[in-house]
Amino acid sequence: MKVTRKSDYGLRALCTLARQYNREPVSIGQLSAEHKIPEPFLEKIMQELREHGLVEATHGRGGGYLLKKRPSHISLREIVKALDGPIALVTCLDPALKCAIEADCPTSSVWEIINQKLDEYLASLTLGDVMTMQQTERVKVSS
Amino acid sequence: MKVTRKSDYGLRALCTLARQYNREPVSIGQLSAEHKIPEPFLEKIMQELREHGLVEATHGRGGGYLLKKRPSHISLREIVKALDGPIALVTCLDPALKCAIEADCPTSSVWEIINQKLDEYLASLTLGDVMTMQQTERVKVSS
DNA sequence: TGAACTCAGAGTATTTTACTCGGAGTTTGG
DNA sequence: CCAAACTCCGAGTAAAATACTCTGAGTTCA
Repeated sequence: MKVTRKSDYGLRALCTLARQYNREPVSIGQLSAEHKIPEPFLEKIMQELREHGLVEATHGRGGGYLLKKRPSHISLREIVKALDGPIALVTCLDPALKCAIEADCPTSSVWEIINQKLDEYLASLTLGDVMTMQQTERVKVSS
Repeated sequence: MKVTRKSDYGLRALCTLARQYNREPVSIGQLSAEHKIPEPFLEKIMQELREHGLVEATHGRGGGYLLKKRPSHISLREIVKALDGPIALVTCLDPALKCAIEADCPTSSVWEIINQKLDEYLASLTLGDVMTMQQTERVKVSS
């Protein structure tokens, strides 16, 4: 019942890109330094995010990554799905359709429902929301 | 973002025990046969469920497991927590308190909120609910 | 041209999950 | 009272997923 580090790291990096939205591209080096993420690992992560159309990269000197959409148009669901694959709480649900273990599986219905709830909830939260949460958190701490 | 097989298997077994509530104890052999779960593995699972007070065992010939509480008093949260440990979507949340990576972590708030939502939702569903879902599912299929 | 970037694919290390094994203790029917 | 049918407990192993690394190549720009 865990989100992988990939999603965790990925979200952190995307937060920085959200802050820099409509500004200069941000390089892997900068991102990994800011969030203390191993560089080559983050490189992979950013590549996957690009392949899924969440960010775009500019090559060469001065290059780096930029968000491809507005922060409020990028849902956590997209991010997690891009990095961890489709959300499937139980292995049985993954190739979808029918349970491979039991014909009349007593549990598939519940897992399915929970899975859907989670999916919906992740879809309802955006990078924009994450940013504002961080803001209010900061206010709370400093006050 | 997965529930382990332990929780999956465990829930299946508990369904059988719920059906047999207030009847004869059910042995590992029966349970593993019904749900096609490897016997020694299920044994471990049942032990953990017992240690967490969800089932009780009677020893010796004719022995086996019984639910310790009414099905409607056993939440999915308890079950998953017993078998997969406390629900912590992100590793950072596990030892709780502060993020080990960043002081001013931009993402901890969201994960925490999602985590809590999931936790609440699992707490709201009981073994009893699972049983009735299975019933209605069966009706749907046969009609 | 070379420094600062990303790209792509293969490879490795670590951790977690899934599962096994062996021996000991308990209960009950014959 | 003994053997069969159970659970208990602790340690151990196999397989799969995760978390990373490495290398060499292509791109852009000062």
